[in-house]
Amino acid sequence: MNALLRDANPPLTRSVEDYLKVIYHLSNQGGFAATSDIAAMLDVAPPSVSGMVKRLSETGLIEHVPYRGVQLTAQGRRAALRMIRRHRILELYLTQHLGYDWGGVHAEAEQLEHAVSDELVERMASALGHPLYDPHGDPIPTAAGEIEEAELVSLADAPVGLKLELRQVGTQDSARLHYLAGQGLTPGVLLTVSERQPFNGPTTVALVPSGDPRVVGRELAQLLWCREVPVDGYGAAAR
Amino acid sequence: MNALLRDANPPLTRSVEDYLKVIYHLSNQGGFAATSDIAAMLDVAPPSVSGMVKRLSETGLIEHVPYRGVQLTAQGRRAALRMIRRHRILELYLTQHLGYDWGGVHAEAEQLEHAVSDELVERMASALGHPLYDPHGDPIPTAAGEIEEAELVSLADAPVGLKLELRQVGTQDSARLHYLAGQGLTPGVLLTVSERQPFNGPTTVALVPSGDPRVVGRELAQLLWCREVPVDGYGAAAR
DNA sequence: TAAGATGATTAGGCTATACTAATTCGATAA
DNA sequence: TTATCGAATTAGTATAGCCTAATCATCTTA
Repeated sequence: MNALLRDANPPLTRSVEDYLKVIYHLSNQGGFAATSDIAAMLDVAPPSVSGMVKRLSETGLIEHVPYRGVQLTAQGRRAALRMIRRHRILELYLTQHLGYDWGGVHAEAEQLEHAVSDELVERMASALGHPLYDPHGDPIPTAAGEIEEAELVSLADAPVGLKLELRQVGTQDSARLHYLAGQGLTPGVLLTVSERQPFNGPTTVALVPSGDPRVVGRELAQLLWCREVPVDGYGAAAR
Repeated sequence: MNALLRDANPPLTRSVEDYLKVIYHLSNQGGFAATSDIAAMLDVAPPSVSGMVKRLSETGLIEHVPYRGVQLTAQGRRAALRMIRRHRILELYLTQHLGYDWGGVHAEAEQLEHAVSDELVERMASALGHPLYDPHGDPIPTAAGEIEEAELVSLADAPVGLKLELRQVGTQDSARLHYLAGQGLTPGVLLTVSERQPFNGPTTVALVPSGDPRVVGRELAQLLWCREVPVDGYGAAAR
C-alpha cells in the first residue's frame, strides 16, 4: 500500500513500547543508551536493536547518533513515561487490591501495561487514591507525563544502614556492566549498606529481600547511583 | 532455525486466541465454522483465514474439512474455553470492582484477556466469590475447562414477555446472516418478545437496552436460538 | 446436465520483528 | 601512528500476520 495513505500516527506496538521504556531507563540523566545495553535489557541480539532504532528514529521517537547510542525525543519520552505510569499503578493495584506480593507483581504488570486502556489506568489510580509513589518509593509519572526526579547518592557515599534502590549505573563499560549484572546489581534492585571499610575501602551491601551480601570496591561503588527508600517501603504514605 | 528444535508447545499468540474464540462461538453445537463467517467476525479477509486455518490444523488445534469449514479439537476447545473464562471474569471484575458499565467493558476485556496470567484470573475470581455466571447470565467455564450448556428456545416458540439473549443463528445462509446482522440480531444481543401474531405470524421483539422494535417472520424466528435471561440480569444471584 | 454464482483456496506480496554471518567504525594501546 | 579489538551496523534470511488478484470447488438453478 502507498506509504502516504497509511495511518500517520498508528498506535505503538508492544515491542516499541518495550524499547522506549528501556531506552528511558538507560539514558535517564541525559546520556545515550548503547545498542548492546538495550539488547541485553530486552534479551534480543544487537542487530535487532539496530533495526528497531532505525524505525524508531524514522518515526521521531528517538534521536540516533550512529556508533554512539540513542536518546528519546520529547515524544518518545512522553510515550515511555506513559508506560512507566501504567506499570507502577498496576503494581500498586495488584498488591493492594488483589493480594499480590512483590515477587510476582513485576512480571504481571509487564504484560498488562501493554493491554490496559487509559481509562482503566485512571480508574485504578482513583481506586488507589491517586498515589504519587509506588511501593518501592519510585515516583509515578502524572497522566500528563511529568515525573519527579529523585535525588541520587553514589553508593560510595551512602551512610551505613540506609535502605537504597539502585537507580543508575554510571558507566558504559561492558565488562563492568556484565560483572554488576552477574552480582545482581542492576537498576531497580533494593539493598542496604551493611558496612564500609575505612580509608576508602570497599562497601558491603545486603540485597533486599534475599539478604545476600555483596562487597563493592570503591571505584565501582562510585558508579552506583542510588535513591534512598523510605523504611516502610511505601513512599506514598511517608510523604 | 531447525523446526525440530523449536519449542514443541509454544504459547498461543493473541491472534490464535482470537481465532479459537470465534471458532468456538461459530461451531457451538457441533457444526462447522465457515471461513467467511470467521473472516467477518474477526474483520479480516477470507484468505487470511485460510492461511491461519492451515497453521491451526497443523498444530492440532482445529480440524479442517476443505471447502466445508473447521471445528475445534479437544485441545482447541480447551484453549477457547480458557479465553472465555478470562473474558467473563474480567467483565465481571471490571464492572463490580472498578465501576465500569456494560458499554465499555467488552472492549477492555477483549484486550486484557490476552495479557492476564492464570494467577490473576483466579485472584479476580476469588475476589468475586467464584461466580458461576457473568452479568449477562452466561455461564463461566471452570478453570478445568468445563462449561454448562444453556438450554435454547427458538424465537418462534419463546413466550411473549420473556427476556432473551440471542445465542445461535441456525443457518449458514449468507443473505440471511447479513440481513440479521443489519437488524442488530447477532449472537449476544439481549431482547424481549413484545408480541406474536396468531396463526404462525411474525414475532415482534424489542432490543435491550435500546428498546428498538424488530419484526421477525416465522421462518427466520425459527432459526434464532435464544437463552432465557433471569430478569435481574445477574445470573449468579438468581441461581 | 451444464452454466453461473458464491465461497474457499492458492499465488504472490508487504510489514514488523527476530536471527546469524559478515563487515565497518572508532577507541585504545603499543 | 598504526594495529587491533570490541561494538555497531549491514546483508541476507525467517516467520507470523495481513492483503489483493486469480483460480478452483461446490451448489443451485435454468
